[in-house]
Amino acid sequence: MPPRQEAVASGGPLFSPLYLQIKRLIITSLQAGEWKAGDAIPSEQDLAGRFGVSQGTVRKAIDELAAENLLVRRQGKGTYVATHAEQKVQYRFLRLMADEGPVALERQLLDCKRQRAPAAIARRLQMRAGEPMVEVRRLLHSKGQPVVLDDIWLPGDLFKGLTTELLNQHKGPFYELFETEFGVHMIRAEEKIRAVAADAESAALLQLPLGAPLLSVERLSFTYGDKAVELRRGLYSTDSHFYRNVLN
Amino acid sequence: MPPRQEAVASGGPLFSPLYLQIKRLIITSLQAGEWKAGDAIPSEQDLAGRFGVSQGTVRKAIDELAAENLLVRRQGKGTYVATHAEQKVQYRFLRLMADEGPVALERQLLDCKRQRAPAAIARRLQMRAGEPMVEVRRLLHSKGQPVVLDDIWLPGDLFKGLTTELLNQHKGPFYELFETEFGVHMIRAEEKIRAVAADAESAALLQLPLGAPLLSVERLSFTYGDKAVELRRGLYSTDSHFYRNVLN
DNA sequence: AAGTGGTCTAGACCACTCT
DNA sequence: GAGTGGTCTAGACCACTTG
Repeated sequence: MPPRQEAVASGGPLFSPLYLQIKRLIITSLQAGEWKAGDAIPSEQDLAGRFGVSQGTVRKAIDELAAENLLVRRQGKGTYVATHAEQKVQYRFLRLMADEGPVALERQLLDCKRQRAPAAIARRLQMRAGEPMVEVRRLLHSKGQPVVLDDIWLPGDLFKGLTTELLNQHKGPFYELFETEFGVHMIRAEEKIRAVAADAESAALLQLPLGAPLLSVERLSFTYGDKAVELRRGLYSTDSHFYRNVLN
Repeated sequence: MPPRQEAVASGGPLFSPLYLQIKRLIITSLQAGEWKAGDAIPSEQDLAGRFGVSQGTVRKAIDELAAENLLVRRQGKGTYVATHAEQKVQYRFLRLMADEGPVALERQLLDCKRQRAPAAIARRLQMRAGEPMVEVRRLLHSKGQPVVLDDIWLPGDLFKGLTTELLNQHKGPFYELFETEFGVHMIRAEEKIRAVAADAESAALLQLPLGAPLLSVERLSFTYGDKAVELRRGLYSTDSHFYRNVLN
């Protein structure tokens, strides 16, 4: 006897299948931190019992969450909360490729300071101008050559203890640190890509001539519930690297 | 009594579930042109009967094909072969967005001529240098301003009757024409994106100063069976437009 | 051997489209 | 009302991992 469709307020969605409701409940648990990044969630049988539905229904919910990269299935072991910390998928959101050979990037932190939110930045993050933020600037090097200049803006209230020291002593990707230290999980992002000419500062840092063409990659990252929590602008030198995209 | 796993040659895949075998069979039918772009394929029940499996197994095969945009499901109506001709998804592979308002593009054909394949182009398309090809050049305009300069290379043997007249009298996207006139169906593409400086010719055509930064989008398009059938290099002016990408 | 995810089936019923 | 895809169930068995 499965839970049946409840009456809905007029104007709302007319029909929501059970598995989507289960999916919602799982996302809510993820959002609440009931299972942390890298943890195994309960087995499909357990969840089916907890929610009072069949295993097949839980399975379909998890299928969608796995397709969206919120969960990772491992046959014979269990289902795990996706993380940016795994060796296999480091830099999950970075689409940069090298013309030859693999990309091995070293990080160089330039700056990390607390700032008041400029209006343009605040708007994209659904914040008010003047609210406290953290701005991080850094370089990524490949084989000793600077390739990416990043300018990262984060809401100050979510990243209270973020300091230069913390960033420097951490080895993996920023997004791993954000998960472990601040419980902020980046699950989705949108990028706007343009070609721009290098200004004096960018040119100097990337060791390119003034006016050299650069890829400008503006990334807005979201956590659970479609909440924007990071605005990042990267300038990519594309002499020996490129941005790779796959279309279906 | 479902068909069971057959013995496999050593070194081959050790296990291929039924639904993947069904998926293969459906792709084969698509490739053979048994169902044309826009057509409905047989119902799940029909296919289940034809292949001697349950509806659920056919369903899972179709699920994957729909996720890969090879098929489109329409509840209550049937399952259809995806096409580039539909109004709703015109320019399926074009990630260009306008800063404000929707993108409405007009096409201007510059050139269409038969050429021998240059070595660099031939290699990407798994052809030999000197083989016959068609080169098409065109501009896309938005509100009267040139925005995209495309240089398109196609294998000559697949596009025998492709002429300037045919391209000019056709109204929709090129990929629609390729489907209806040549039976070539683009199902997937890979793009390499760089920032470059406009050379004299590009600058003139896009009405920009010499050396203006442009987005260089090199697209390799594939048809069924991972066969590369188009190499396209687009130069995008990103003053009032941008390339949009979504990361999961 | 036990536990997990993965496959497959058969059947019932629901939501949607068209006639 | 007939036909299609969409949901849900219950049960059996397979593939994989770990103790």
